[in-house]
Amino acid sequence: METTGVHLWLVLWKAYQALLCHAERHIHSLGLGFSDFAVLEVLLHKGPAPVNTIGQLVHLTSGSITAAIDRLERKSLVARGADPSDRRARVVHLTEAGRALIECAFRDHAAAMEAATAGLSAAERDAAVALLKKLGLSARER
Amino acid sequence: METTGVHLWLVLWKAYQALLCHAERHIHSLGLGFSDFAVLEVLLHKGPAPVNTIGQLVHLTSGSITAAIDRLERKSLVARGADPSDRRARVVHLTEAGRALIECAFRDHAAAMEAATAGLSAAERDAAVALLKKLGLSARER
DNA sequence: CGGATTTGTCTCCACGTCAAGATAATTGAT
DNA sequence: ATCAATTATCTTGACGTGGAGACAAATCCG
Repeated sequence: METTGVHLWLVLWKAYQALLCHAERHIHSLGLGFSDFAVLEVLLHKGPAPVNTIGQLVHLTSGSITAAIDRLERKSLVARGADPSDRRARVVHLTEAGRALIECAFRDHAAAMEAATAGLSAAERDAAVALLKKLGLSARER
Repeated sequence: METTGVHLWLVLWKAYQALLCHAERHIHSLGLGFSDFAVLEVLLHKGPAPVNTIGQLVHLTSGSITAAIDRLERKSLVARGADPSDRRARVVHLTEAGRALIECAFRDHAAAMEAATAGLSAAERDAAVALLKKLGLSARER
């Protein structure tokens, strides 16, 4: 079954789109964009962090991450604070409302992803994860 | 190895990003956007088609596909013609320049994707394709 | 110490995208 | 035959994103 690189790429792209569609639909129903959700998720699991650190984690440029934090701050889901050790830096942290929202949203999100990936057995998932990790890492190296 | 749905989703996302990065870098070096490349690729492999048919194939809404065709037409890579059987429809076809560009670009693109996926053996690719197809299809069904 | 470089953030602008609505042509139903 | 619904495309307005550049603070080095 001569699988070409493009073919693999195409299939990967389609699978990604299919799952993304699930994720986005769910996230949109909360009045959030995909990036904003990712930012909140980072803050939930890694704790408060300076603006650009978050930007790197969720793959946003400085301009984009500023806009994202602005949106979230306008909705009172996060707040910017001063960094005692670096007066340039602005440390972003979740507000009470933000924490409540993302905790709930992440639980739902996990459930949605569970359902979306239910087409694969446990063993198949493990195999897929192993292959995708290998593929992702090797691609990133070049 | 209890692989959760979110975990699989995350790994898939990263692998996708890694390959996308390769693809985009290459495509950008031709002065094209990702969508524009996809449009040209469809025209090359499926032949002339009406605007919205192309839009569906590359997952663009009517507004986006119009803008994409406008861009490509401005660069004289495609041209809009009349559909003899339906006066509403505008049939898009490649120009000589467009055909030359996409034929060359697609060859390069295939090579780039080949290199990007070289981390996996032939057998691993086959396995990955099978799993991703299954995952993509089952996710799409829900 | 003092000047050059780096780092962190923000502003401004251009671009691609989408959703909703407008227009025109086609198809379907009575 | 005619009116309604559908189809194909385009337009408009809003939004998210990236890139370039501005500015201040921190760091490095002679």
